Amino acid sequence: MAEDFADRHVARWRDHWIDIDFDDEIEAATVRLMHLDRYLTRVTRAAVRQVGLQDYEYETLHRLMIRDTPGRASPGALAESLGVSAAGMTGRIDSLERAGHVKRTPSETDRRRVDVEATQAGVTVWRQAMALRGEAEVALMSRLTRGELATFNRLLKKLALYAEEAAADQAR
Amino acid sequence: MAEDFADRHVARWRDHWIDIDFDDEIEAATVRLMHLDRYLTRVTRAAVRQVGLQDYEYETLHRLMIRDTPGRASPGALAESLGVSAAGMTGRIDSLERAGHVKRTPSETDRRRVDVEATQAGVTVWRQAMALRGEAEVALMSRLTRGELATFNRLLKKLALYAEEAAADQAR
DNA sequence: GGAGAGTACTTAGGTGGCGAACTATTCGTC
DNA sequence: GACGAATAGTTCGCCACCTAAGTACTCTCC
Repeated sequence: MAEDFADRHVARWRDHWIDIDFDDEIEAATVRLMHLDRYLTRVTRAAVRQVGLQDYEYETLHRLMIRDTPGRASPGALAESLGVSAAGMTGRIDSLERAGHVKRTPSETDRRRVDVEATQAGVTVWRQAMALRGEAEVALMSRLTRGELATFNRLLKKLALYAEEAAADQAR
Repeated sequence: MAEDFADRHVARWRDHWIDIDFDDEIEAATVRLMHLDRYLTRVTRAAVRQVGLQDYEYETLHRLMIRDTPGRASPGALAESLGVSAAGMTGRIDSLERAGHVKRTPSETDRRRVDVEATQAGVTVWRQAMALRGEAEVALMSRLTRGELATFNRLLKKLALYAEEAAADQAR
C-alpha cells in the first residue's frame, strides 16, 4: 500500500522522541483518526453549504433531531450535548429561529423553561444536508469490504467504550 | 460487549431513514470515529491547560514542530496546514510571540516573507504538553492488543488514503 | 408560607477567527 | 528594463462563542 500522511509523519518523528515513549503504531493510529475526522468535517461542511446553512446551524439542527425526543429539546440540554455554553446556545437558537428552522415555545409546566422545536422547513433542510453527507460517508466507508467494516467497527467500539468511561470518570 | 453511544444512536435512528439509504454499520463507524476524535481533542485540551497554553497556541506550536523543517516555517504554510486563514495566523503568531514561544525573522532572500521559528521556551512547553497527551493516547490505544492495533491501522490507512485522494481532487 | 438555595435562560463584555481590502515585494513577459 | 499580475503578510470590520453577571422563576424546609 502507498504511504499516507501518517506514515510520513511517523517516519519523520521517530527520531525526535528519544526521551519520551513514542510508539509508531499508536501515533499513526491517532494521526489517522484525527485526519479522517477532519475529512468528515470538511465533507459535512460542503454538504451544509449546498443547502444554505451555516455550520453551527446545521450542527444544532442535527443534534436537535438525533435526540431520543427528535426535533424537540430544551436549550440547556442541547447546549450540553453540543459542548457549547448556554449563552452560545441562545445565539444559535436566535439565528435558527430568525431563519424559520426552529421555534421557541414557553413551557407551560415550568415558566423558566423554553422548548426548542424544529419546524417543518428546518427538518426538510436538515434532511437534505444529511442525504448529501451520507453519500460522502458511504463513498469513504465503501473502501472497506463488509467484513473489514465489521472488524473496524468492533475495534472502534472497544475504544469508544473506553473513551465514554474515561469521560464519565473525569466528569465525576 | 456493552452498548456504546453509537449503538444507541443507530437503534434510535434506523426508523427515521426509510426514504434515504441508511447503513447501520457505516453510520456506527462514522459516529464512533467522530466520538473518538472528540475524546482525543478533550484529552489534548486538558494536557495543554496543564502547561499553561491556550488551545490555539499549542496547536500552532505543534504544527510548527511536526513539519519536515521542524520549528521553522512561513506563516502562510502554517496557516494552510492548520486550516486557518492567513489573517487568523497573524493573530496566533502575535500571541505566541508575545508569550515568547516563537519569534519572527524577516527572510533575507525574499523581503515579503517572514520566518516563524520556535524558541527554546516554546519547544520545552510543547514537549511537556506532548508527553501528557501521549500518555492519554497510549491509555486509549492500549485497549487493543498489538494484533488488533495493527489491523486497526491497516483499515484506517485504507480510509486515510481515500480521504487524502478525495481532498486533493476537490482542491483541483 | 416565606426565605434562601437552586435552576433555566438571557444579556453584557471581551476574544479568536474569517473574508476582504491594503501594503510591500517579486515574477513574467513584451 | 518596465508595467501588470501574482504572492506574502498585515490591518479592518464583523461574527460566533465564552465567562460572568443578571432576571425570572421553582424547590426545599424550617
